[in-house]
Amino acid sequence: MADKTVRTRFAPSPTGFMHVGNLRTALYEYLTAKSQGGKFILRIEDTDQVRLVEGAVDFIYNTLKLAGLRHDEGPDVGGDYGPYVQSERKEMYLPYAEQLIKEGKAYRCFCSKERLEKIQSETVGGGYDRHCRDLPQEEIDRLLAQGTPYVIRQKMPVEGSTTFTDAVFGEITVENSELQDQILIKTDGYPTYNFANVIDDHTMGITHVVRGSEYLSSTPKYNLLYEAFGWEIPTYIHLPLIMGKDSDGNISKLSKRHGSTGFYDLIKEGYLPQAIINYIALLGWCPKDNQEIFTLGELEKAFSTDGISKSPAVFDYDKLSWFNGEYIKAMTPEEFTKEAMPYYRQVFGDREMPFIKFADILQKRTTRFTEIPEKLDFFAELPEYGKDLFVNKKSKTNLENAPVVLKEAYERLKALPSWDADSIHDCLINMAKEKELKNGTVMWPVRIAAAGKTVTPGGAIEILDILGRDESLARLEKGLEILNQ
RNA sequence: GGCCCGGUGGUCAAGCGGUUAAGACACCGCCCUUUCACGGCGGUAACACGAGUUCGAUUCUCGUCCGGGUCACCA
Repeated sequence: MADKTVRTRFAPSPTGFMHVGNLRTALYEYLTAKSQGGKFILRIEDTDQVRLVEGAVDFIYNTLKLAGLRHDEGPDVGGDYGPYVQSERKEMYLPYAEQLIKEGKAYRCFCSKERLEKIQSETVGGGYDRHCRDLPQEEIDRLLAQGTPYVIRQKMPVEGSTTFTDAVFGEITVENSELQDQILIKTDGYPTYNFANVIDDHTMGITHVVRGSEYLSSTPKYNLLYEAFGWEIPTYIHLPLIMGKDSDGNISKLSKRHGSTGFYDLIKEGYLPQAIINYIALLGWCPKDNQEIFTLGELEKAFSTDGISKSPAVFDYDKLSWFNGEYIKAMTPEEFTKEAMPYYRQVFGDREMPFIKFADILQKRTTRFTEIPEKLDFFAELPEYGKDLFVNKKSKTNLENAPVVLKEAYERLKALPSWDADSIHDCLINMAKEKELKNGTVMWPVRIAAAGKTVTPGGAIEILDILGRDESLARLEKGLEILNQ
């Protein structure tokens, strides 16, 4: 094949919501281009003026930026194939449609919405009856003179079939009789999605059309349009759908009832953009060597169309969480602290804490940032607790030895000249050794008194260190009090 | 319902005529250990079904079943 720059496009509608399915499509479009040294283009498809949402375009920019998918051309960055917003290209489409009318490949349809609705309700699974397909010219002129509103429809072949090859699904054939005389231009003068799509993709030099497999059965319609104009048909790469599982175990196309399915929803739930990207990259695509953790750059190198799967994939929050945990563990303490700060503020407000020390105890055990507040709450305030927490079989701690051990530990800690992790560690470990106790027998009661709960991030030493001398000793005294009740 | 596509453990998936049918997540067990984690080791678990083709089918063909998609002046 001749050397031709690969060009792909992401063409979202500005609805103010970015579904992970759309994001994955964008990712694969980006990767298809970048893996072959091509260009990734952003085009805004706003032909549906009714559903326009304010600020939705900025939302798209922000999403792509967060995801790291930098586009080479688009409304904000420009390019040689602009404009990149369909509403600004409005004037382009009608001439193409009229050209088709002249060539007898399309026609004006004056049917009212009422009539069409009537046909639809009366015929079983049928569509438009092609009523206006062969109107006499005088009739057309008369209706036009009256100013009757009309749409422009494409004449579909009545016989035969259309076949095309998809890069992942292979050869697909559809009978032409299945195809409707689709509308190209709406009454309001705007093109339909299908029409604008073809015109834009061609005039923007898109070489690879990457989209969800829900377009598989309508692709012949697109191709008939390309053929009507005599344009080269692009390479099609249809992607398997992303599915969700509901509480009853039923599987269907991923939607809001499956939980958070928007990119921003997931971020709000404490997932990192890179982790989301990494996970969805593997939802429907598999690298040759089965690598799991990928940076975007690595994906650009490893991606190839033949690794795309045909069967739908169920979105699994557990696996996403695992990826997120891996990314969290790989962060530097500084990066982690920066990312976790909003969650720290939820617990501590403006209070200053040794935040950097939290990274040490938190990174290994956090899979989502939203888990942080509940993990740290005891630092802010000692919870109410009963003496039963001091009993732990594995640590050989019980109500008899706990008060004795805690008292001894308290005295030794109180006498410590300096309060830092090493000193606390040596103090407690030495005590265990001298008293011939298991480390756990000493650590358990101390940690319980310090935290007031059985499960904590970090052990007794880290907690005492973070709490500081005064607060630590106060909590140990409180623990002795509870034990003596 | 017509048409299109799909069907390997619970989930993501490798496989592309001959394999003890990988790996990851989840789950279970053990080890490590200062609770919980992390980490290490091990385990349970799959080719939807039925016919062909073939010396030999998870792999190829057909049928059945199941699942999904699509049939708009939405994108």
